[in-house]
Amino acid sequence: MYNARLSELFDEIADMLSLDEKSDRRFEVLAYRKAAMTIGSMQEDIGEIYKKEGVDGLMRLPGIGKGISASIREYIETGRMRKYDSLKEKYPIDFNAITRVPGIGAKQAFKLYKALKIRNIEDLKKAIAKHRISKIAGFGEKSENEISKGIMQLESSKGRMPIGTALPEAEALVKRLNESGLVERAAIGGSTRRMKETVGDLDILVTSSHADRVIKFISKLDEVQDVTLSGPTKTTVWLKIGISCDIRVVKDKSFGAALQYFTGNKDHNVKVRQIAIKKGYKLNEYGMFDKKGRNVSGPEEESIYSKLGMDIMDPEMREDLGEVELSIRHKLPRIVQINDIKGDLHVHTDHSDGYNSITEMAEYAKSLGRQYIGITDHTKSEYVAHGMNDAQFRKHFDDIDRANELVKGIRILKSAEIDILKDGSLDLKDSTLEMMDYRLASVHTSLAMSKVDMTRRVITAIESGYVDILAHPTDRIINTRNPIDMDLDKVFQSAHDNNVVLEVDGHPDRMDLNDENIRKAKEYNAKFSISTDSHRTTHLNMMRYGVSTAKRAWVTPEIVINAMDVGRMLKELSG
DNA sequence: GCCGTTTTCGGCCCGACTGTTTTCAGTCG
Repeated sequence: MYNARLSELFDEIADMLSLDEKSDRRFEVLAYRKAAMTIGSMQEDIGEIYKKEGVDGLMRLPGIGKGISASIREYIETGRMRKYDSLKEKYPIDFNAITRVPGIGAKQAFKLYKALKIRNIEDLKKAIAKHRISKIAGFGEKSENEISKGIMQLESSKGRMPIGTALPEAEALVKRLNESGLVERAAIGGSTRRMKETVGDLDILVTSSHADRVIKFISKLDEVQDVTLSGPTKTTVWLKIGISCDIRVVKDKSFGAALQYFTGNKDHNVKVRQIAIKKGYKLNEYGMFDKKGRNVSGPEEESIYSKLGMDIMDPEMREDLGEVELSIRHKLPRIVQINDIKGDLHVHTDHSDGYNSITEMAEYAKSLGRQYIGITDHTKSEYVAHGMNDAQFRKHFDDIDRANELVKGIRILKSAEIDILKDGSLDLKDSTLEMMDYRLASVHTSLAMSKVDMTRRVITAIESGYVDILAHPTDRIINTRNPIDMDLDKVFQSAHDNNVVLEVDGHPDRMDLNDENIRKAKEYNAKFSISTDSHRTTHLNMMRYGVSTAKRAWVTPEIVINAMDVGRMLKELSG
């Protein structure tokens, strides 16, 4: 896997080029930054792309042209990159680590090196201990303190936070702001609003005519551990849960422009702003202004897009993956919405490792407007999860029959989360499998198999004729466990050939398939089941994470089986 | 260095905040 390393190399090249005093190379710097971003955020291995499609394949990636693709090729072929090596001779600094400290960029890092030979975080810490930073020209007492604090925060944070933790925290902050009586509107922006599976920080937008009081109010919130910076319209705070939060205050008439500005990723925003320029406008977070400086946008986000002749798209789509162009041509797809979801096909109960009973899960699902749920308790190989054997499942199905009698207005379906064993066989007898309305299967054990073996294992299960849904196909746990090594192209092809649906497990620890893999599966005409993998009633609310993940991959409702009525859904599964 | 409804040269988004300046560069998103 070359992505992480190459992304770091290009970021460092950008850092080092920005130090060139003889010529202005800021656009070159920008180009390397963009390439680093592209490669760093890809999940597909760039080495594989090069192996399959050569330099042409590399040049199809956004921000990668002739020069950078040649450097990638050189690095993959030889393990070295001359451009990087020669720059590094001049600047022997660990820019990647040092510039991660808030307030230190390439230039400050170079100053630290020139003055005190600081090359890495360890050197920096030693210099702070001896109070030597504040003596350097361009630094002072305050910056030394800030750097010291920044290093501590860096070391205590666990990197990007899963959306399942970040979103509820952001929602709680918005609620507090709304209850403060100081704001007109408060909204979540940034990657949290785009529902990225992990977020680096929180962005919150507030409209108020008392910005100063809002900023002060925020600094005193229980959730806030420390104020990083604070100006008249913007503040950054470090939250106790271990993530930074930017809060921006604008006037209410700027709400739409500001929300638009703080939602799209960088590339999306740059493109929209370029369109504005072409049409003779200037777009910023305060509004869209014509040549005479008049604000031509309304108070809502939609007015920005409509004024530019574009259709507004859901936040999940605003990542410059073609949505801008389609929006101009009024050809945006109608992607799946939470209200399209009619059932949940991955639900555990206290019959295996869940917390609530069948009827409790059904009642709760009904209260959320679901028309059906599938009970998918574990099978016997999952003994830590109290998996059931064939005899126990037969009794379990009687219990489901009784629950269907008890709870009216929702259909409870018989299923199981069947273990795919090491050889690809399933963990229950065929006769038991035939008693189910549908069958969900997944890999839980022996995760360290070779790619060839794992691919064969999963495909064997898919071809058994007894699998309807492949649950959390890659088996990864965010920030904890890597995806299993498996040839996804082959698995997706086999799933399509055998009418097996792929799950989008919306549990925020899993998000599996993720957005990028869903996009890939769509190329194989996959169908999807968006589910919660619930283990207690309240987990059934996590459907929004799965739906947003599907939205990020532009999934339309026609290919989501649980957006169908129960009859049509079951028919679809039986092929 | 990249890119193209401004197509192979000439642009490349835009603004806030901070610290140490002595009028603004550096950093960040």
